[in-house]
Amino acid sequence: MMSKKCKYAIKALICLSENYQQGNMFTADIAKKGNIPKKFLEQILLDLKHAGFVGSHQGYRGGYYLIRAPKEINLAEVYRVFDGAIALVPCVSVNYYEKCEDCTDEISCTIKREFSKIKEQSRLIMKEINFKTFLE
Amino acid sequence: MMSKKCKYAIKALICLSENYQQGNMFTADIAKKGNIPKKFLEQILLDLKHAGFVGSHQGYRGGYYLIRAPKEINLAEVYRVFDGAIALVPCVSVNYYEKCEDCTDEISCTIKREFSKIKEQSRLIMKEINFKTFLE
DNA sequence: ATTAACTCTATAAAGTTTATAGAGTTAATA
DNA sequence: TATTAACTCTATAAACTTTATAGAGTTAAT
Repeated sequence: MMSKKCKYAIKALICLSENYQQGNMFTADIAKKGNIPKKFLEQILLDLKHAGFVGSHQGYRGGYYLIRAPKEINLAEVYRVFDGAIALVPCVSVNYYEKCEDCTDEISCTIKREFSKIKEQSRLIMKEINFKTFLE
Repeated sequence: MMSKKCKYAIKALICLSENYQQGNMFTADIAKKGNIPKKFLEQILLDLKHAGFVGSHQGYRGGYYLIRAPKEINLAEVYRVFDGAIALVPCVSVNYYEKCEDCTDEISCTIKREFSKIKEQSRLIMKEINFKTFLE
């Protein structure tokens, strides 16, 4: 399962995609539209900013706006920011590789072999889905 | 990411698959071979028993054995026992359906639509992987 | 100067995962 | 039939993660 945080982030990005190149949006409005706790959303939008998906204007009538075109943002990269690896086991992750604690021989591990296939499939399909997709 | 519990279960099932139709195995031996905390493994094997994957003999020289043929046990069903839904959002799960708390209109939800595709792909690939696969 | 927005860090509350403990039951066998 | 070595079951501890809230600060328009 995906975390709520990640789902909220996706919803926020959909909002901002709908408003792409039409100025900024207030956190309060995104929160209301997406049914997301406002203070929690603030953190999430900040994360999205630090990850380079959105920009912000501060001060009176400030707000958030999408930097990249909706079509150029895919689900895989958003997922990784909030929920980390797409892989089901750390040893097959490219971006978040870690040796499994219980592993004694990674080379001959058939779990690694099979879960590597799963990861590759998941990665491909999540990469195909972009934020223009969500608007259609 | 998959839980350790689920990974331990898979490792235990691989052990038992290797020993299929050759009598039972002791928890202690599976624990040693798989590098799994023994007491934790006891719980897991019990879960596998209740789920119908393994059987047990009690008492002196008792132990666990695989009931179904390795080829007839697929990854999707094992995953569901320990980590629940394969789906990334509850609203697209067949076996663990739940309405998303933040959802206002499930019919027109494009997140639901896209994540339904992801789930279907994941389900298919995890269903294809069985425990004979792991032995090869 | 005021207002209304974003920024940042801390922390509380709840939930989940991982693991351990221990008392019980069962059945082989000496 | 006493002993032993295995599984059975429930409780709970410890660690970690997720979800959410709080509040003080900064910024910029008016």
